[in-house]
Amino acid sequence: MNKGERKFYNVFTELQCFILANMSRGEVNGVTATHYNIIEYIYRNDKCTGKQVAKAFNISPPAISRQLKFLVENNLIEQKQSSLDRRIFNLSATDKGKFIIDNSENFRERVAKQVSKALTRDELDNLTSLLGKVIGEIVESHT
Amino acid sequence: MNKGERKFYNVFTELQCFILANMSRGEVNGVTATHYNIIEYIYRNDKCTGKQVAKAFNISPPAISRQLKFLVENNLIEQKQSSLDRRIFNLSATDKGKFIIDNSENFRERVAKQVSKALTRDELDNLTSLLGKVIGEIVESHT
DNA sequence: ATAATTAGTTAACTTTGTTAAATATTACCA
DNA sequence: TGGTAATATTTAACAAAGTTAACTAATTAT
Repeated sequence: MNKGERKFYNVFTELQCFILANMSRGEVNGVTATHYNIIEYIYRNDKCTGKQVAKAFNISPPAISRQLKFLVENNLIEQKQSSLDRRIFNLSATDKGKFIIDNSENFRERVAKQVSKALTRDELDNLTSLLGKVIGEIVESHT
Repeated sequence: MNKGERKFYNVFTELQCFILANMSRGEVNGVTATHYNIIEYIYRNDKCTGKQVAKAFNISPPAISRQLKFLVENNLIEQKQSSLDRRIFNLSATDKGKFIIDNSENFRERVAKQVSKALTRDELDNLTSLLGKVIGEIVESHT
């Protein structure tokens, strides 16, 4: 690794640690990160099925089944059996579920705001574009 | 959020997803990410104690105790009772443990290399500096 | 010398993932 | 039309890794 790579490597490690530390097993609004992500998915994909959720999160149907059970019991999502195909249960976020998602967007928006406070507008655009290139390159080489 | 912030927000989400997806519960060299991190810590902090490891990873002593047991049984680390204070066990990485860490550095180096391939030298320095500012700002506001 | 503290372990429990098997429904075809 | 195959979901049994509470052994302090 040359000097530039080494510097990036170190910064990237910091970023990675920061992200992991802030997404670890903890809960906000009485909901874990996993719960949150499932609710968000269902919110964004109204009337989706358990199968779809399992695929989206790359976890097994039984694991999703238990999570959905929890979310229904806690009034965060609703399950409604499809009349067209009674094997299928269409999922929707409840008002309570939607509120948590909407509310939590604020955190991420705050982060974006903080970032824009730390950088000039040009720097921010620059960073976004650079990260975009980086992500494109990495994701591409991993698939 | 203004337009620049929105763009950054989206890129950051991608980055977050990428990092999480590539650090999820999987194993490399027969060792999970948690095992890996503990071995690495012990490698970098030779003769450290279980207590120190627990503190470093912010998990409870019993949890560390079980992990250390596994790592010793799999010949990845060694525990040697201190002669100065027999409550204490000094930890060291075995050759096997060290090999795994050294070897895995390669992955991160490859990522750094890929990044440097996707960007010009100037862009890379630019990105590193921008990310550094960003991380500094965020970490500061969270502590 | 005895009481308090410290490092580490054991036991019991929780969460969240897994695979295998069961259930119910739908699709296909001879 | 009826029987077989496929699909969506759930249940059951298990594993990994975290937790707290209680325990042991060693050290420190009064």
